[in-house]
Amino acid sequence: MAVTNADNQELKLKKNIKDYFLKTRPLLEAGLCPTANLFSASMDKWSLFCIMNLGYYKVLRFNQLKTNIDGISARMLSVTLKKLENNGILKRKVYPEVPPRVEYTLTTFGEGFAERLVDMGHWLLANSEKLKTIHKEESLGS
Amino acid sequence: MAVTNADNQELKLKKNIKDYFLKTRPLLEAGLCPTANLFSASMDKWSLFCIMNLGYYKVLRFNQLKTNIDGISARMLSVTLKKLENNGILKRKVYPEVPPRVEYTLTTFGEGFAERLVDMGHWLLANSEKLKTIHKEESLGS
DNA sequence: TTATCTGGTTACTATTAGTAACTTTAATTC
DNA sequence: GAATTAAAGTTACTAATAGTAACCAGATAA
Repeated sequence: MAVTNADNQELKLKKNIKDYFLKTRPLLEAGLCPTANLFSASMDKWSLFCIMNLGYYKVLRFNQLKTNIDGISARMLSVTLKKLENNGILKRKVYPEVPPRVEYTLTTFGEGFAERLVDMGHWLLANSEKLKTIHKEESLGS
Repeated sequence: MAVTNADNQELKLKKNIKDYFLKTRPLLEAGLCPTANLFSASMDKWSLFCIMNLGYYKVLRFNQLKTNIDGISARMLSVTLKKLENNGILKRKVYPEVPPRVEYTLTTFGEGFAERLVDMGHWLLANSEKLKTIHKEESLGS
């Protein structure tokens, strides 16, 4: 019985998932779920926009982010930035001036994370039938 | 002035993000945000567990998923599975029997997505200072 | 004296996440 | 023949979170 490419892919995925569960199990058993937390804490839409913007512009101030990210409120931006800072994705630098000046940049980890997010975004755009359907509907007009 | 590896990485990230924004802009302008939707619709903790479980076991029934995923309620499982089905990540197969039998499997897209999620999970575990700290705290006991 | 600036916070409402009890339909047990 | 069980969900509810609109601090400029 020939072993196909697809079979190998499946086995690899299975192995990777098993490894992943083995690594995270002690944390899960301790009542923590750090990866899921980091995932879901960093992949809501506001976090994505913050990370992408900082990945592109490198340094942005609070109101620049607010202007760039269409529809975000001051509160949600504030909440999101705090969360990303707590997760080690970005750094916050305060200059003791009046009016205040605060600069946000990605950490090294945040940059690596951004790279992976963008790659994933491209992959999603290229591979999701769902997104392709929306693309097609859009290009036909309404 | 020498161009370092880090510089190249940065330029690559910048270019990738720009490409990504160019690709998604028409959708965003149309009031849709499909990638962010797909991201955030598929990366909350219950979705992650569903995808990981199906990536590992290939075929699971409703109550098997419910048993495997610690703490999930019937409603949240139901809601999550519907969302993942709508996003083309999994397939639902109903057998017209009594009591009912329903089998869930990943689509081809869902499998690819699972592969990327797991890779990302491994990367997070290996690279997040935050997660490493938690690991260390855990191993020291309380 | 009043307006302006930035980077938020506060108090509120709307939406979503989560819980516990219930439903369906047929077969099986008492 | 009445009650129990089974799987895969719903339904009606409460708790938590997302999102909105108004406000604040403290120095400077008009």
